[in-house]
Amino acid sequence: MGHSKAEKALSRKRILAAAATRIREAGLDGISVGELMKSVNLTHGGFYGHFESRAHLIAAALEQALADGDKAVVAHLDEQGGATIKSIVNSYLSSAHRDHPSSGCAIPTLAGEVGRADPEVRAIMARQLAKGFAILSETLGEAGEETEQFAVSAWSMMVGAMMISRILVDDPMADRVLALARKSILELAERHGPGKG
Amino acid sequence: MGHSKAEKALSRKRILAAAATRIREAGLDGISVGELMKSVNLTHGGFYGHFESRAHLIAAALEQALADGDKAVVAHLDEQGGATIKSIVNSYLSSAHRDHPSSGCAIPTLAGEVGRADPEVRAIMARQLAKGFAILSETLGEAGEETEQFAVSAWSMMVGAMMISRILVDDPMADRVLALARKSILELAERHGPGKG
DNA sequence: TGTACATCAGTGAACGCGCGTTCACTGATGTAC
DNA sequence: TGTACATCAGTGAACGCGCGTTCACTGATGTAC
Repeated sequence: MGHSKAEKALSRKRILAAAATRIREAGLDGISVGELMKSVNLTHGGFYGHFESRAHLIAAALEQALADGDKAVVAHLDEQGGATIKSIVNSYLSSAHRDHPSSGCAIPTLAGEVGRADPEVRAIMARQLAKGFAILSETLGEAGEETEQFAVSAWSMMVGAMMISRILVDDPMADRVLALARKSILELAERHGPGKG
Repeated sequence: MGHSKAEKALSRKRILAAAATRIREAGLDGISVGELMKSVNLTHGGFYGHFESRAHLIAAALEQALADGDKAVVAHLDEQGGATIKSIVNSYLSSAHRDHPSSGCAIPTLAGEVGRADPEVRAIMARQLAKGFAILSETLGEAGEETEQFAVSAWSMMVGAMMISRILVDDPMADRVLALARKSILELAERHGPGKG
């Protein structure tokens, strides 16, 4: 057993990372303190050295999960040499993203449950939604009502299409939903893009 | 205590109706056998005279909740003398619908959890999604790829915008999300409508 | 370098609780005569 | 119409179980001398 402060901080990180993954694949209610600690090779009792309660963990894990998704998007875009609507939409509305919720965006997976959660928990996701609007707006260029409309609509369609596609998995329609939503978003981008307003 | 067959069937209906309401406001995991039975003035033991298990109830309640939403849409449209894209979108993406999930469409509320559920449960919602596509397609008129694209995109945006708006509740952005999504869907309808393909 | 002590991350038994489920029972109703 | 019996929807005590949480303890590490 290591006992330095650094090691304790590392344990906390491992617990949080596991929790962030787990809530995306099993939901906010799908995580238990015992299972979680076991998954990082610790015993349940130690949990309370790191978090005040299960509810505090959930909030922290949601924040972490959202930050993960954010980082993934930014990394992906940097890799492609800058964000375009097309690159964002293609990577978000991909079958790879659909089939791996545990490493993907937490919003389609958890928005339903978060909508019923405490205001503090809702606020965590609300911040991330605003960030999503901002990313999409900036990518389109000039600010304004047209841009806002596009950002909100595209973001809504991405979240909805991902959820729908995940339910239709096993059906050819699942891929089709993603493809058609991608197409519509690009059409909206064209319509609301610079000089189109 | 009444004991006719008809009265037993009525009890079952009352339990199911309460469950369908409850899962929409609390999620599939947010319902307990004891609470549910108490809410219809029965004791928990009687539950198993009506349902084989909690899991069977959940499936039946989901089906019921989806059917309720469906009935509400159809009734609303009949009342307005037939469905138009505008009437569908305006009633679905309304703040009234957002603020009353327990009597509204079960899809935005439950899609996340259903996406993680057993294939049989997913199939229940998958059927309803197909129905949603069909309603939107028919409303637009002629069948075809354009119409399909519109139906899928509009349905995705409605589901996503509703979920997002429910998280942003308390924020002026919540209403704005609904308004902008309504606008975008009407634009898409125009673009993909009869003679626009 | 070696010994004694303090620290504290992590352990694991124990707790109360609410859950889903079972089952022997109750008592109002419907039926037979 | 009145009595005896069968039916069966609903009751409520009891069950085993897993959960979140507590807490006295352990033992490896860091520090003091």
